[in-house]
Amino acid sequence: MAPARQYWLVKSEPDAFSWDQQVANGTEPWTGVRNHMAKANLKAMRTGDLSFFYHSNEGKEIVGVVAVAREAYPDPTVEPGTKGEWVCVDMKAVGPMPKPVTLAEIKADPDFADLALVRMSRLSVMPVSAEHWKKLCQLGGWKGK
DNA sequence: GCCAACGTTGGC
DNA sequence: GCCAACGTTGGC
Repeated sequence: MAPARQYWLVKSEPDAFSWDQQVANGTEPWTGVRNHMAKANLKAMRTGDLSFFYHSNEGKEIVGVVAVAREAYPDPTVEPGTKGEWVCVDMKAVGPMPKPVTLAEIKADPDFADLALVRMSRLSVMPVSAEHWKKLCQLGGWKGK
C-alpha cells in the first residue's frame, strides 16, 4: 500500500546554492550531503515528496518549496577515496513562499519546539511532520498542494 | 571500545 | 567575530 506522503526540509547556504539558482535551473541534483542522518533521510525520499527550501546563514528562512524529482542515487560529487557511499536526489522547484518563514518566527512558536530545524540545527536534511508542514504553509501563505 | 581533542556548522 | 553544538578523528 502507498505510504503517506512524507514532507522534508532541506538547507542550503545561499552562497553555495540559492533558491534563485534552484528556480533558474528547474531540476537540480541535491549533492554534497556528508552526514549519515541526512543521508538516511535522503534515501527515504520518494518521487513527488515535497520539501521546504531553507536558506541557512544568510536569510535563515524558508524561501520556497521543492519536490523530489529523482530518488536517491550515488552522489557524483563524492571525493575519490571517500569511505562509504553517499547519495543525492534531484530536486525540482515548485514555487516560492509568498511570505518567507523566518527561523525567528519558527522559534517564537512553541508548536515548533520539536521541529528538527530547531532541535538539531546542524542537520541539513530533515523530515517535517504533516502538522508542521501544514502550519508552516499557513505561515508562509503557501497555497500549493 | 572509550574518550579527549579538534574541526565544522550555523545562529547570534 | 564569537560561541555553542555536534560529528569525526586519533590515542590509548
